[in-house]
Amino acid sequence: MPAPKKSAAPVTRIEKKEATRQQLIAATVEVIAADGFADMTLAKVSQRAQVSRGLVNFHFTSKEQLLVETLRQLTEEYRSTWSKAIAKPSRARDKLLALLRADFSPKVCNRKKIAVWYAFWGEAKSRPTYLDVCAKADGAFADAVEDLCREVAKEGGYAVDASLAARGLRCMTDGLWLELLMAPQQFRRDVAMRTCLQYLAQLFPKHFLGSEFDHLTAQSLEQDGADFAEAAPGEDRRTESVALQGSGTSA
Amino acid sequence: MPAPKKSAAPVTRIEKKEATRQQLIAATVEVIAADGFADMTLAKVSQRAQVSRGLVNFHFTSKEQLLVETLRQLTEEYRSTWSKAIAKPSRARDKLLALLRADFSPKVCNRKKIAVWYAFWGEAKSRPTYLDVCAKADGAFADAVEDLCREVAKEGGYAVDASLAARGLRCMTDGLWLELLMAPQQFRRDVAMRTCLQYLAQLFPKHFLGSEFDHLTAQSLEQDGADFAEAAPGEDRRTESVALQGSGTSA
DNA sequence: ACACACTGAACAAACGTTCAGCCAAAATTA
DNA sequence: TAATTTTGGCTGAACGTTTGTTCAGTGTGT
Repeated sequence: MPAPKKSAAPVTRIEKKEATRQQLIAATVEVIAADGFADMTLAKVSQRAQVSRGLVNFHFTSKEQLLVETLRQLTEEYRSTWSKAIAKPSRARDKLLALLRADFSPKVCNRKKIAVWYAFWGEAKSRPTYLDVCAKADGAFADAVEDLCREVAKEGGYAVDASLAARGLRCMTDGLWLELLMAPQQFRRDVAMRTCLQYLAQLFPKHFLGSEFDHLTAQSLEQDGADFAEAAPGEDRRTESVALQGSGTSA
Repeated sequence: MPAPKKSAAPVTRIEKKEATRQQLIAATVEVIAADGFADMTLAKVSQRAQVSRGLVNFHFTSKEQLLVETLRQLTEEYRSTWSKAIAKPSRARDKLLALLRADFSPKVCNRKKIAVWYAFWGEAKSRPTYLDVCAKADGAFADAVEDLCREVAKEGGYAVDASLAARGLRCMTDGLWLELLMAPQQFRRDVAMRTCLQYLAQLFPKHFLGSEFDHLTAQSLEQDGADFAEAAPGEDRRTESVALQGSGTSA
């Protein structure tokens, strides 16, 4: 019986090369999160990736290029997460819910990755390349949210400015990310979710008010999300607060 | 006639010392906004402040200390801006409006300063000192917003979770700042204001829906805010979009 | 005459980048 | 298949530059 192709164990030379490349990008994220953008050095990256110092300039032509590729990977991961999330449900309302759930899922919304996001955003003004990379992704995301808001508004006959509503929702999630970054000990995933839901419930009461949200809107305090503030050792945590799982058919 | 004491022209040695200190902090903000956190060097700061290289280590013991003092100054400026803004009006509703107007005023909400904010936030995870400085300021601000929301809710008998509502509003403004940073050409001050107002209008309709907001809620497109996206040469722009001036007694 | 904000040359450390050499994997030949 | 050559990912020492920091000296306000 031949050994099954494990993605973790590259065989060919091209696979190995791509694996090291990814390793370097992962190490870059790690270093920026740990030491900040200013103290991120190629020495630290190569050390954390367990490769020689000169390898970074072999895979990427320069430090700047490594950073650009890291940002590109970050945006791509985010894009694929939300686009997969809204692909499953059929109703616009459920897509919006899935979008929020994805936005606060530990895979994307953990303190390590958010620190890296903010580091890049802080540098974006002085490095237009970062702006370009983000602009395209942000534009697609904004359009998706707006389309969903428009559809829900149309469905329920709400007199709501979809553009304004979508902008509000997007900004709210960005701000909640900041809260996880700056006040991790008091951040709770379900509170973040509830903050967005109360907004949606006011915009589209028929769609976002109901018994299925009782456990989010009524339930006041139940410490279960604080431990998500820090990224787990190794990789991100996959488990999620029970309050966020499923589509809400518990009651 | 003796020359009047101009704050810009220090006379005594102690005043001069404080003036150069402020000059260095201002130059630091300038450099971070222009070159980013990673490329901010003491050589650039001293050059922009038109002083010798070694002076930074004379006024501040180290580069790190200069950065901490710069962040402290930034938070203090922000704190004084919003606390002054809510001091004038008597009604909680008007305080909330003034708070928003202050939050989007060009003095505080311009791309240069916001870039610096995000640069610091991006570094906050790796430098706990930054977290401490921000935490106190953020806490006071959060309390103020929550108190105002609670008062309005009580006044109007709304069944609104003040904590949740306040958190939503704060996150929304933070997200809108990010929009100015990342998509400056399409950012408009009045749209930002309107985004928050529609949120407040849904939470507290009796307080934030009326003829006085018509020019904000109805008026669709009128390009007048895009030029605020970039900070003006010299210092910040003081002029404001007409849509944001006054308390809204136009109609 | 003293105090002290300020200068600018000098220093060691750390940075990004380069490159000649190495060796296992792939391609070629026998 | 076995032996040989070629390829290319990778190493790590070395280089020149830039960094934050120090400090003896300067000149002006007190």
